[in-house]
Amino acid sequence: MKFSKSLIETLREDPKEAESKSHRILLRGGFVKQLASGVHIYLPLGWRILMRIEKIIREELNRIGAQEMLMPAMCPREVWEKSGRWFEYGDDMFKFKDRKGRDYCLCPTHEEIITGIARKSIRSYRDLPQIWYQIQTKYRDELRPRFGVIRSRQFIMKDSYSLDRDEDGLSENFELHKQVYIKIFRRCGLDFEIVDAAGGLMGTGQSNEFVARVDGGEDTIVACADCDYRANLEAAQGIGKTFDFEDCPITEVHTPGKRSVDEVSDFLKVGPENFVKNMFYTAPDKEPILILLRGDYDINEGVIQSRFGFSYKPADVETITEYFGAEPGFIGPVAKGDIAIYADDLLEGAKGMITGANKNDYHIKGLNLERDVKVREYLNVRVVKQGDACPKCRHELELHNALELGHIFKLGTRYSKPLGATYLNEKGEEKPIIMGSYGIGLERIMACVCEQKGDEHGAVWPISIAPSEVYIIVLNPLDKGVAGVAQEVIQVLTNNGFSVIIDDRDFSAGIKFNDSELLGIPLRLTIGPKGIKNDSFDIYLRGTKEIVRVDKGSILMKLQELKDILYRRLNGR
RNA sequence: CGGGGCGUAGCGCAGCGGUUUAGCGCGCAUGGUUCGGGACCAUGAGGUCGUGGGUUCAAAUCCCACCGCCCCGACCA
Repeated sequence: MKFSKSLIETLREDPKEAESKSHRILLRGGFVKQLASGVHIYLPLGWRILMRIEKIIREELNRIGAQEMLMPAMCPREVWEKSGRWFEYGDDMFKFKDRKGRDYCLCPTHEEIITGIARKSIRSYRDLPQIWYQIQTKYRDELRPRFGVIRSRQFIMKDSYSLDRDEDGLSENFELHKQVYIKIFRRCGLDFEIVDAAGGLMGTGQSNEFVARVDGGEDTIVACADCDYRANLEAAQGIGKTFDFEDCPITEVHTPGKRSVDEVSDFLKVGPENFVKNMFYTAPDKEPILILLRGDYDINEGVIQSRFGFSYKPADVETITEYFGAEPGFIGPVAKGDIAIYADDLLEGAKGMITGANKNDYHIKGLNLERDVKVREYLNVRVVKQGDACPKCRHELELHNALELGHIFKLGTRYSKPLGATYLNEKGEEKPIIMGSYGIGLERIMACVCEQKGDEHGAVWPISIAPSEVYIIVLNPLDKGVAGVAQEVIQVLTNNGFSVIIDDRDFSAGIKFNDSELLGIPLRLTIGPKGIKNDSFDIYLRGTKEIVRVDKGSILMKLQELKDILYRRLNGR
């Protein structure tokens, strides 16, 4: 591939919209271009990377007998209504009408469609197990796309689905996918780890996330400083400290205009751990619930939604005022036994607490949960914070920024039951198919490599996914002698299976060297008058910045050797 | 949706207390000199100043509305 004839556009300056490292590298190297917020064009070089990632994924999945197929990106509403996700997904789903006025969506994922196929095609236990997958574009109308391709509204995902007759089969397929994912990410040259995760909208069974610790991530993971406990923030369980405040009768305190825990805590000179926060959630057609949480913690809405339902949202000001006779900031649980009250388990047995008085501009002191509040149930609804103790070993937990690369879920019967995907077992009984779903974001692999391997000069692609293996700089390409040698060497390399980018542009050397760094091709060969004269050619390794000198006759052998070494480095980790 | 920032040539930016040819650097085109880490000279092409409305003799510049993009937050398989 000749640079001079290709759609490769490197940018000399950082595009102003790019803040994160991966975004900057991908834009500057001309790998991607932004069309709209969260919508990207994959230019030839970026697309080559994605195609190579696809190939690795295919190879590994085919190896475990997964069958590739392609499902449509658009889907009628009814399919999504049966699972309840037409509403659960809400505005995150792109929805539109066809000319007849029928509702459609652009699929954010494909559990419903897969389950529909299973329903029609799987009859007997003899048809199971199955693994089906596709590599296809997904659409999600994210509230805030960011970090370039990392959180975008249209992205390419490999999604696979396992169908089994029982939990054991599911566990096997789940484990199989875990192993396959490890291989895939290793082959792509990534450093990653596996953490416990919350299923969220997908379902509530076991789920694991594959994450990479990078600054430009949108995920937070919790890791124990001492043992192997790893979880993402939504799933993490931490052990919080408990405090023993003095038990005393309830008294009112005047707290004019002080609503938030911070404000009241400042005003009364009492730490936030002495407060009980009141979070009121409502859902259409369901009873409202009041969640009590200690003042020094945040609520984990994922728990609310998975425990009580996705339709639960924080109540608005009017609703709160109506139920409590006070404005948000002053509401409290006392004498509110008619409302369903749930409390975070850190509050069990808490006394001497401060909370709202259900009277504007007043709080109460001396709240004793056991004595004063009808708590229906204590549960862990708080988000872990730095310094909480590890649930496994009690050492300190740390929070890290991370990027989610893949996610594997045990769905169980979450979709097969509502959509009626069943099979007949040996006894002729009708049973729901036990399902799993497994996703990988392709662009995220590409972006993550930039985050982890890229440097101040640009991208550093692992040889396995690089848009090309060798970058050939031809210096003084209009010189007949140079052009001749270049032609000869290129011929030899391409005949021997190398993919090369030939920088044949009639530019000064610096531009070409700098572009070669920016594009991050793992091996670089320089062909110029000097090298030809001395029969000494430079081969440069982008990753390690080593330079190897060889004579013309050894170029092919040396490059083959270096290529092997680079592949071995990738696999031998 | 809340807070902040930005929209002027392909890219990065200046001009913005009103004045008629809207600039600079890079890139692009042509010719020439160069040629192992972002060369030089000359000539040239390229602009609905985000959109709409208003104020004014006169608007990139002042006012209003809208749109788009980025960042922080809320949210997020």
